[in-house]
Amino acid sequence: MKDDYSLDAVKDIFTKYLAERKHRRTPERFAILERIYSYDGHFNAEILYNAMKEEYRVSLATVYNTLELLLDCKLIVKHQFGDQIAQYEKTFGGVVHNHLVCTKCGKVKEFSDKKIRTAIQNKKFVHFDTSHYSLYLYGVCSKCKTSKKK
Amino acid sequence: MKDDYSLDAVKDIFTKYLAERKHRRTPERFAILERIYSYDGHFNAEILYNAMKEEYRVSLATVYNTLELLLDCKLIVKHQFGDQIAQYEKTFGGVVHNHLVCTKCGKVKEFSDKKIRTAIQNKKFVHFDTSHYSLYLYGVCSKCKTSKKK
DNA sequence: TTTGTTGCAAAACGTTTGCAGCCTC
DNA sequence: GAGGCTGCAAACGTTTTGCAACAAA
Repeated sequence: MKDDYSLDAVKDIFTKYLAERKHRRTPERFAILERIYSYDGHFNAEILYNAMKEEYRVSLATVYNTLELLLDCKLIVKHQFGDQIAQYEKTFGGVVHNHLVCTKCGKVKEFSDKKIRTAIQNKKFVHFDTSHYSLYLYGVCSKCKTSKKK
Repeated sequence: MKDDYSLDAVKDIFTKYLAERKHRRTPERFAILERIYSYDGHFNAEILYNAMKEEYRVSLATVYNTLELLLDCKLIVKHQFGDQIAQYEKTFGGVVHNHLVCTKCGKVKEFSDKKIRTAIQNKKFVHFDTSHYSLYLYGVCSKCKTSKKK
C-alpha cells in the first residue's frame, strides 16, 4: 500500500508519454508497469515475463516492447553486469545508481555516497545533455575472498 | 613505435600471469594481446577477430578464451553499453573509465574528471575489495539533439 | 474504420561448448 | 609423453522480427 502514491505518479508519467508519442494505452503496458513497480531490486525480462502470468498474460515480445518504452521515458534503467542478461530497475522512489559487482560470483549490491553523487551531478558538458548515470565498482566480495577456490 | 615500452611491460604481465596459473604461452594469445594494444578506443570480439586475420589467424573461440584471460589479469576491461555486444578496451596507458553514452545514436565518448575520480577512489568498503570501476553518463549528444528525428 | 499493438513462432545474434587433433611444457 | 589449447561447427540463450488477428482511438 505504501507505494500507491508513487505508482499513481508513475502511471501518470507513462500515460502522458504515450499520448505525446501517439502510442496506445493498452492494458498490457500498464499491467507490466505495475508489476515492475512492485519490485524493489533488479529484474530481467524472463523474471518479469514469468511473474506476469499470475495477473495478466502477456507475450515475451510485449514485455520487451514495453521495457523499451519505459526506458525511453526514463521510468526504468537498464544494466548489463558482465553477463549477457540485461537487468532492469525502476527509477522512481530514490533509487541509487551505484553498484558493487563481484567479479567472482557476479552478485550485485547497491550503495550510495553523497560525495560521488555531487561530483557526478556537478559535471556539465557543452555537447552532451546528461539524463542519468550508472556507476559500477568491480571487485571481490567478502564471501568470495574467504572461500579460496581461486 | 611509441608504445613499444608499454607493450613490453604488458607482455611481461601477461607472461607472469600465465606462468602463475600454469597456463601456456601460446603464440595465439600473444598475437591477440599485441593486436589489442594497437587499438586506442573500444573494440568488440568480432572486430578483433577480423583484424587478427591479417597477421595471425585464430579462431573466434580462442579470441573469446584470450579475452577472458586478459580480463582476469586486468589487462583489459569489458563494457556493455546498452546493446548486446560486449565492448573491451585496454587498461594500460592511462585509460579513463568514464563514458558518455548517447541514448539516441549509441555513440560513446570518454572523458576524465579529477573530482569524480577522487570521490570514487576514496570510497572504501569493509566487505568489498574494489579493483576498478566504470562510470557511464547517459544522455543525448549534440548531433542527435539538433537532428529532430525523434 | 484505421492503424498501432499483440501473441506466436521462427530467426537472429553474440557467445559458449564439445571434441578431435595439435603443440607447449 | 601428458594434458592444456586450438579450430571448427554445432548448440545455447537472450533478444528481435514477421505476420495475421485484435482492439484502441
